[in-house]
Amino acid sequence: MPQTDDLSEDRGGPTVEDTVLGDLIGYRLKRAYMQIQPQAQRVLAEDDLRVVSFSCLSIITDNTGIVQSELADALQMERSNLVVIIDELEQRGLITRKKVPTDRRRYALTATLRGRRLRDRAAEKVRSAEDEIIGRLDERDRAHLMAVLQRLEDNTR
Amino acid sequence: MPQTDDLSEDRGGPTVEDTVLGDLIGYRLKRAYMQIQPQAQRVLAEDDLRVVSFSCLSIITDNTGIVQSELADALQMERSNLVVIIDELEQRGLITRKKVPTDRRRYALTATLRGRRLRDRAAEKVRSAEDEIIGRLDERDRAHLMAVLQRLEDNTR
DNA sequence: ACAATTTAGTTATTGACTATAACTATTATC
DNA sequence: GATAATAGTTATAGTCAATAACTAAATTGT
Repeated sequence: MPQTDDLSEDRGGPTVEDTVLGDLIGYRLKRAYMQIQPQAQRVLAEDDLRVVSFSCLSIITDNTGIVQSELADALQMERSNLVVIIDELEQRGLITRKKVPTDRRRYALTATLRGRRLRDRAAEKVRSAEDEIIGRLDERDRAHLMAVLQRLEDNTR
Repeated sequence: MPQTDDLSEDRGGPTVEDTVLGDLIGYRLKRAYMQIQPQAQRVLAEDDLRVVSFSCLSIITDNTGIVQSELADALQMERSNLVVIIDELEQRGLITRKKVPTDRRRYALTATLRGRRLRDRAAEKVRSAEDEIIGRLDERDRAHLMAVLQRLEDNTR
């Protein structure tokens, strides 16, 4: 009678050789991201948010009166791609958009009370979802990871 | 006379507030990845490789005779999307595709000498490109990062 | 002060990538 | 030997990021 379960294997396939990819930071980053991102996506979808709209809502909440190009800059995205997202957040009553009197090209973005509440609730859910994945990382490893990632990001600018 | 330069600011914009996003691992992973990926893309493009075709070539080089579904599995992609990539690698003479006699549904993939050489050269270039970005990370931090990312990935399976 | 340039927001479009479904040929299962 | 499952393929649809072109408004240069 064969062992009914857990004869190694079966977690991640029959171990493919890899002498190169696994040592590349880009590859490791992408793989780790691909595990986490779908979970964030899933919990945000419960509130009809995409990752990008949640990010926008979050930055707007933290920066009352920010204008679209600053927001695009902060999130490293094209301002043209921002428009529809802002449109939707506004239509859902999560943010307001009003012309800046001193520069009428610009729109000051502000999160509504509903928007702020949704942001806080959604943020909590994303954090929980992440915590489940990183469960076995202790606080030191987590902090170290975040610091190193931040430095990676900064090194290019 | 005002200081002519470097009154802080100017690196990454006028510091936008952020009480949430920056503490999320998914966000940090994505940002770090977005710094590194374009560099890899750039150096690989010099050899007419995309990141995904380089990844395929690399795994095939390390696993002579691997079949397409195993490769798709290893790279966590759909086997349908693999076809055109394999087609191109084959047409460029970087790999060969031949029916396995014992199971004629399958194709055994093998890197040619040219393919292996290109893989090695490209890998070296990607590594160098990454090294420039992570320059200021010492070896301990780098090793720690890789280990933690690996664990993140494994925690979900 | 006014012409030329730049900036903010917008619209439309494109290319790249991912996921899905449907199909054929072959193998495995009952 | 019929039925189901698997490998590879094709076609297609949805998502996303990048680009160009445009309008309105502000800034700059002379």
